Amino acid sequence: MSNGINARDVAKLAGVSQSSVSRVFFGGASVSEKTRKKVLAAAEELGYVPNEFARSLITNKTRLIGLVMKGVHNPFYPQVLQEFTTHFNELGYTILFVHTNHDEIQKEDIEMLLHYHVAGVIITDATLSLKVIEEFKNNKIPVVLFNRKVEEPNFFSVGTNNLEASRQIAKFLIEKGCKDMAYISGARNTSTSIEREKGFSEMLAENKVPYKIYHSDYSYDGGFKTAKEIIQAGDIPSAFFVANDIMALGVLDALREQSIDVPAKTKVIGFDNIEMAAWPIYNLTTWEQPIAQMAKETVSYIISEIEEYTDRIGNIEINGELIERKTT
Amino acid sequence: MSNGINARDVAKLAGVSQSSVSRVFFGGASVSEKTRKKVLAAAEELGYVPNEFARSLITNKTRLIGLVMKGVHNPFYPQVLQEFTTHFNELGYTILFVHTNHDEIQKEDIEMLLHYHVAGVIITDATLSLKVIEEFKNNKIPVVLFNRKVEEPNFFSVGTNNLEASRQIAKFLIEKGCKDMAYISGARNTSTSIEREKGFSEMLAENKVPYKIYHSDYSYDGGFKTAKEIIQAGDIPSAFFVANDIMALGVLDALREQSIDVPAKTKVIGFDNIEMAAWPIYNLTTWEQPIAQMAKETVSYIISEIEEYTDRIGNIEINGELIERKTT
DNA sequence: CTGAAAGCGCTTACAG
DNA sequence: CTGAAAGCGCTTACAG
Repeated sequence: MSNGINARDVAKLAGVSQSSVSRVFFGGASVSEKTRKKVLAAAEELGYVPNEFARSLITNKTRLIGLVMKGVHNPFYPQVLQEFTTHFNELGYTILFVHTNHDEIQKEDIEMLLHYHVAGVIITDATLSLKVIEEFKNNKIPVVLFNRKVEEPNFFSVGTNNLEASRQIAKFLIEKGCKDMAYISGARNTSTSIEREKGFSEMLAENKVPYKIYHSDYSYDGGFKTAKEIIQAGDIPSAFFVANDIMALGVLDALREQSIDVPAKTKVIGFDNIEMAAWPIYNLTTWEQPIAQMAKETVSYIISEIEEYTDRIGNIEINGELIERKTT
Repeated sequence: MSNGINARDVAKLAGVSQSSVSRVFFGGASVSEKTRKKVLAAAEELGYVPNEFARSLITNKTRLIGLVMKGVHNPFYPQVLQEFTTHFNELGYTILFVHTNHDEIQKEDIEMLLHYHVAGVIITDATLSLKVIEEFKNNKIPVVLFNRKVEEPNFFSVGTNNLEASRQIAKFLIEKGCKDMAYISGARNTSTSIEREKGFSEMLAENKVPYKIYHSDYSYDGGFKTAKEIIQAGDIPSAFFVANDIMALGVLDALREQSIDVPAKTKVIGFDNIEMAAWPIYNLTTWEQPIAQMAKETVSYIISEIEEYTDRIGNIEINGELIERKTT
């Protein structure tokens, strides 16, 4: 395949052995300049491309990275995907993409990653069943949980410092003079939402500021609906901390629909700093999540574990920062 | 690898030949029920997974599909990705994901797809250089251009019927009583924007309705800026047809900023029907692009060409429909 | 239905 | 630096 031409054909045309062709293309071996030139010329003429499968069969290594993403509605989806693809391509790796709808990845979801002997795996916005973790560990495949973590991790995760971020958000609102607040949560079983709630409510409690918790789902519709219910109940606080931006936009639209002035009557702050947050109609104050930096840490962990598998576990948290706009 | 265990190990434990193990896992061959059971039991015990690389080396086939996407800003990005991933996974194929920034895919961009002998390739929102087309054809790899087409195609493309859609949009606006109109284009070199402009302006010309063309870039900021310039020039038409939804949202926000009432003072219609178009703050009238159906056609072409390569070329266009909301 | 053997296209000791 | 040869883990005629 690939023109049907292989290293032997190139060798014949170049007048060298097949081993020499292999040495030219694999690298690391010493080949005379003369041989190299002959081989390259012959390869060019025939349109030779080394067979990656034969290669992997021998070296027992692949240059494939499994990327498992959950949920199209994650506002970072495109950016995260782009970051990983770009980084890994530069390093000579290719992305095997898997989409899942499960909160906890099941074995079936990633069976193909095992089939293809991926060199590493990144999982975004979902957790892993113990069975799957074992599977990866048995095969010495490094795994990173991206933007998610678990209580007692036996693997490596990369995220942002949600606890500290939401404490600072609370502090910022207190300093703005807000006397009572609401937290609108994301999907309840996610570590991100839980941590943001924790940091926010702790800081508020420390400062004796009353607050209420409302549960929603990280979607625009969820934010809109939750805010509307709050408004209709006549329960409008002096500030909302909404667990992510896309919900915050829903909250803003619900407030606008009811002609409640932001930031005069109530304030809104989101989390993520998605593109839309900067749109003039929204101008949302929010907390920027350092996606690029998070991706970089993820890539460097995977690469170092590919080079030498140490099964290092832990949780890296990158700090983000407050982006102040017009809703506070 | 993969536990380091291979078909020979399974054979030994099961007390059969390695060929029998292979027959059980490859399928299509006849194996006695007794042998099958012994093999399966042994495989389960050892945690055996067939090596996909050895397999591909022999069969000269892979179950890999290359998906090349351009531009994170395509509003369909997540949905398209999800559709393809889901469909192909069900069929036993895995997605090799490539991200590019080039309008015309270059050989370097897809070299890895050739390395991995992908069974098929889908390219969204970009075109192909002749050199790349040749490369795929030489290797008998079916390719689909998704949401893009070229004048004289020598390959297969799937899209929506932009010409007819934009004619109907024009007709709809004429019937609404609009006396002069504006078309705000997307990126100028894209077939989608060119076709939408063509259908729209042809229908308008046929009905002797005056119109102006403004060039933009398919982005929110582009739509916002272009609309603002039009407003400041005092050139407000009775209707805008904006080449995609994300730009149309920018146009709406620019109009809102200048307190120009939609749909009373001017009307706006987009193209795509992205999620945000339905948000209450926008309520954008638009043309729904039948993404799911387009994806289905793409998958079925690829699969049929994998089964039997015929190098069939052509352009499939799926019809969408008008979604009337509050901006017209 | 089953086993022994050839061979897919490579990499990599080994010997020179 | 270079070539001949072994072998990676499979599939697949071939013979029985």
